[in-house]
Amino acid sequence: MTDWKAATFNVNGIRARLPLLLEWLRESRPHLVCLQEIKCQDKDFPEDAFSEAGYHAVWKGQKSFNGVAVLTTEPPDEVVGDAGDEVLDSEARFLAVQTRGVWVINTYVPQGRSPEDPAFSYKLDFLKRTARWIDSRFGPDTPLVWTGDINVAPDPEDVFDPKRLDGEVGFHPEERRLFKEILSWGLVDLFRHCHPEERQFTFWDYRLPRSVQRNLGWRLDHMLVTRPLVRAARDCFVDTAPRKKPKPSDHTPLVAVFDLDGLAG
DNA sequence: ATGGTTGTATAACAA
Repeated sequence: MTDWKAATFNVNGIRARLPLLLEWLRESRPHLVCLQEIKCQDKDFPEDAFSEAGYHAVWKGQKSFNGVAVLTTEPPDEVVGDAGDEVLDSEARFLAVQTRGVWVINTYVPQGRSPEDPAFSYKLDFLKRTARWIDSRFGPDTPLVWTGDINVAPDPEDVFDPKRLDGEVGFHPEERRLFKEILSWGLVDLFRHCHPEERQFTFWDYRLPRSVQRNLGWRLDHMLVTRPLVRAARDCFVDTAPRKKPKPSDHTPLVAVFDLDGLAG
């Protein structure tokens, strides 16, 4: 039995979140963590803090906004920081690694601002091009997880008020349709697969008063996995504890545990 | 009401 614990966490600023993140790593000890919104330039990434905590890190940052990183307990076998796509590489939102025979694609998908804004087309394009990037290199039988802040709540049970939020970015019919079209290639929404009925969010807006206590959230962070990893999955759950601590991110980690024995390498 | 808070940055912008 070879357990492999993988997580995704939009930290909303790696420097502001460092104490909370290090505490969470000590307590949860995931083998891999995909981070989004590190919000720092490459030279400012706190690599030493992670190596002291027992993690190898790869990262892609930019000034002020966006930025992604992957922490692993052992160095990844391959790292792809440049997707070779003008949209995927236009901002620091895409970083892929291969480790333990699994390809991990970590994305911070653009939020979209509003359905009329060019940023929304950019979001849809980003989703399509990530799917195309995956399709051009891998098949549905490749052990693969597309994870990160995908910024789409796929179904009504994935937002706190589906009637009120219908048509807003993150819960717009066009992106929900695209999300499902992308899954039809051969990806499974692992949290929903493991918990078909559970109403569980991964993001609660800072701007809504007492949003955590009132559970005014969205399920925007995902693990989209191919068949081999569906079979290998033991569980997928949201760890809400970090969102309830002082100085939290507006997101909280999504965690998956796999048994990699017997996985086709 | 088109609000609210937070991070990066040090004035706004993005979410």
